[in-house]
Amino acid sequence: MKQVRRREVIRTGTTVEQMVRAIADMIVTGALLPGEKLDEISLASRFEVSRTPVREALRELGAMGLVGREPNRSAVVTNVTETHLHSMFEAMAELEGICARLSAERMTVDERRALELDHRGSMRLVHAGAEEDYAAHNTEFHTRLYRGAHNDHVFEMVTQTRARLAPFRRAQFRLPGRLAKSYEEHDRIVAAIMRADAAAAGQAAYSHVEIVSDASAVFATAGE
Amino acid sequence: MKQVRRREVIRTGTTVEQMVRAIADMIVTGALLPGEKLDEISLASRFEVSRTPVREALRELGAMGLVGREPNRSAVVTNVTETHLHSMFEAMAELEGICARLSAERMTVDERRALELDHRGSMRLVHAGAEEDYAAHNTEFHTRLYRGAHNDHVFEMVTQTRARLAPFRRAQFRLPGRLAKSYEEHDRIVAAIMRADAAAAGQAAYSHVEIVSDASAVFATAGE
DNA sequence: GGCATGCACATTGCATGCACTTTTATTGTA
DNA sequence: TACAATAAAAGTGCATGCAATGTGCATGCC
Repeated sequence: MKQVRRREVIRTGTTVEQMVRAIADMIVTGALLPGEKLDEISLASRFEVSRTPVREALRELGAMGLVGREPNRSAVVTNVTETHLHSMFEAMAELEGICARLSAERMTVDERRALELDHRGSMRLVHAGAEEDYAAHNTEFHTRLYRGAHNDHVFEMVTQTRARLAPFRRAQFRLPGRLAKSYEEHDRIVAAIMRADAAAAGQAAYSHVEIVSDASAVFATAGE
Repeated sequence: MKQVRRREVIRTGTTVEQMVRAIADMIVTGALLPGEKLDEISLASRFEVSRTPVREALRELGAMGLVGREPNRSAVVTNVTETHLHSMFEAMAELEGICARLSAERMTVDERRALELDHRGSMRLVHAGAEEDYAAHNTEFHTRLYRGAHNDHVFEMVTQTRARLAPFRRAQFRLPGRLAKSYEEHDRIVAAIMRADAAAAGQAAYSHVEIVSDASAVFATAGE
């Protein structure tokens, strides 16, 4: 096959970029589980490309921390130790705290309004017990905080950390009562941001993540 | 040439790992300047390998943020905008603050002792005006703080951020009086850590970086 | 039966080659 | 001379192939 196929249904960017997105997505959504082996040949045939772009994608995923690589062995979906997992949650709490604190100081009027509106709208989902929808709202909510900090590098770090944690916090909203609790916590964060109380916002965001961390820990170890 | 050479004087790891280290080092030490183009062919012949490992190395450096890449163009040593540079310094200050705060809480007795000893030893370098040696000590000092936090993920983030900032803070200790000021600031951090005053340690470390940031900004823009 | 040894197979690491894209040099035209 | 069109050169993107490293199973020895 001498390079016939070329650009099928696929969307945008080079082959490698597409693969990085696709594989990262599979890891983050749980289609690929921590510990799973990713051999180049299977991936190559699965995506209908040669091993070269696969290798580059895996290298990038390795740098992102989503897969582990060592010489002459297959890449493996990262399976962090419990202490490392804890360190990531702790770091996440710190980062969220920073974002909330900076958001309280720096968000534009529009950003504040959008945050509050979106937050209020989510109450409906809590009452309906719409776990899926609330999870989507939750992602959006936090992304607003990250952007609101108006710091590109912090945004990068927090986004990457979130991606790496995603596989371990999937079932988070299935815990009974978690939805309502999450809403309350969001509420404290939003209130603090609206009154530009940086310290309170940071504190509220920090403990929000701490709590999520506890809830997820159950699943992390149970999943083994 | 059918794969004859193989493993010369070079040290350890796969070809790609060696190249990543080598190129990262050149960027961080300033042998390669921000904005400089890195074409695969030149690098390949320079390191006496084929383009394949070069490409993988560049991809990894791209993920680390040390080089920029876009499809069908050469990799470029990252040249951050002034606002992005500012965001990195700000993030660095936050991270250093976190590390110092956690260090104050978590450092072992040995770590505290080593930190203080090393710090006191550096006074000699200040008096001698030994910029090079003080710079080395400074790196060591900060690394101790990062480790002392006992959080792997924070360590990763702060290490990576420092690497990305390195090209822009090179000449930092050449500014008159900077050595003595740096020592004073370190002193405040160490003192707070020794008395386990987390808040003070965090605060001291935060403003230490802030100040370094101002000093470097001059060079960042002057280098254009 | 348990354990070391060796061989076939699976899989990664890197080199090479061709297609495609971007950049630079060149030529023709107003 | 200025500028557009176009050809040549340079460089990236990916496929393919071979060497080298690892892995699992069979075989033989204790």
